[in-house]
Amino acid sequence: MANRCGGCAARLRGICNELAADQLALLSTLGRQRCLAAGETLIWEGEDAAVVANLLSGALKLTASTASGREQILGIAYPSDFVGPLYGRRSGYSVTALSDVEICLFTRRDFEGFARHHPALEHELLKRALTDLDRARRFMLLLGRKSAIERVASLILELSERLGTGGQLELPLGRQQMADVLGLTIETVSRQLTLLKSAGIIALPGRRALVINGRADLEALSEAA
Amino acid sequence: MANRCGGCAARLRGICNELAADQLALLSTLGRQRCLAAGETLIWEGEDAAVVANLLSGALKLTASTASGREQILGIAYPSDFVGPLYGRRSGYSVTALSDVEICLFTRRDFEGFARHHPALEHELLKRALTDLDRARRFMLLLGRKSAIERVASLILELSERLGTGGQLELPLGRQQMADVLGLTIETVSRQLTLLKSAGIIALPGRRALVINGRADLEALSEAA
DNA sequence: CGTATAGTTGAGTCTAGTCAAGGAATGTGG
DNA sequence: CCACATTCCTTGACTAGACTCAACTATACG
Repeated sequence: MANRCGGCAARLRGICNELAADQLALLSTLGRQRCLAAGETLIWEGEDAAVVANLLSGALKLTASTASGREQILGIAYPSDFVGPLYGRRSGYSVTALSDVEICLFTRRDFEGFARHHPALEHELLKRALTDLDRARRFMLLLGRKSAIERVASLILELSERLGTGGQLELPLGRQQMADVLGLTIETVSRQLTLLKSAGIIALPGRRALVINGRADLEALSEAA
Repeated sequence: MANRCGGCAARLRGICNELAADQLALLSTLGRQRCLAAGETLIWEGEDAAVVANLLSGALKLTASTASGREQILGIAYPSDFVGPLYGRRSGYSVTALSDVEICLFTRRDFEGFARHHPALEHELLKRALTDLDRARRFMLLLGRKSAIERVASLILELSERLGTGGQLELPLGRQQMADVLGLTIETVSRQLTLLKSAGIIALPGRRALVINGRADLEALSEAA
């Protein structure tokens, strides 16, 4: 079991990266790999979640809803990201698979016990929490103060950055999910994309494909008045 | 210098709570107390901040602005809260005093060096980062999906909770700042407060005073998920 | 090829923003 | 203590941007 993590896709970028071989072997006895189908929910909003996980492949969404059913996507997890409510807090959001995903699953109890005695791991978790917090706060500016066109332009740029595939994007989100990220409706997202396409700033060669032609224009739009 | 933190207002609730006496003595040689006048800015958005701080008294706001000058308050720091960009990140937001404040100031370099070798401190920082992240994400639901009246009702309830003074609130925020927290305009905030007052749900005995008469109504209006 | 799902477009409405004016509270100097 | 200025807050009239409802089109899939 010692080298069960050897071939793990997230090994080098994930939280386990900082662990020494013997510590990693111990952690690997606590976790187990699992798959989720697209749409399956791992953790429910408001529930006392018993598990945490490391994402190996695919993408997860973190969502919260109002009583009247309006949904807001609070964040998207990509491979090597860690999800789940550590240290005794109930989850304020649901975690749901956007695509088919593989995860490395731990019980919250086991993982917390392990982390508590491995400072290198907690240090890594802290860095990640701070990064996530930064990202969440930047998004608050978007949700509180940006217009529809600014939001859509910002999202395209952020996706481009996080997917790391340059100007050719394979969108991990459908239109409704883009709307749920941006705090807009599906119709508004569609209209703004059409505007950007008409202006020649982007191309939409397929339902889930997007090409950036005018990055400078997008950057200007993402911050304009 | 060993007991310089002995009389510190934030000692028991702050990050230093978990430190043993000798470690605390060491940390105290790195930090120094300072005061800020209301309106003074400690850290600027986009700047490579060299300092981090622990808030001892008063309140700080974390803000970001769009290119066109619209401001969004990303969070409010209360006594014993920790602020500042740890681990090599530029600050994505400004930190400004809402009232006169006292802080315990560290250079980022000193503090990071110390924390790196004191797991108990990093553990505490991690717990705080996770709490802040939760709060930021809950706020994203408000900013993305709630109506003006829902936002104002939610804010009143949250202030009531965090100030811990029951139904009698001494508001730490002016109307413009409430608007900047909620992603609204000052006029809209004023109108919603007037509506709540007319409905008898709240009273506004003074500019900075607010009394909750119908908490259940507020909760219904805030549509807590 | 037909159906189901996802996305686009259009018309009309409504909420919150904008612009403008007027009041109420706070502070200052005479 | 009062006139005055300043700042903060409220209210009103109008506008604009995003939402709603509805129809239509494109794409994926058996």
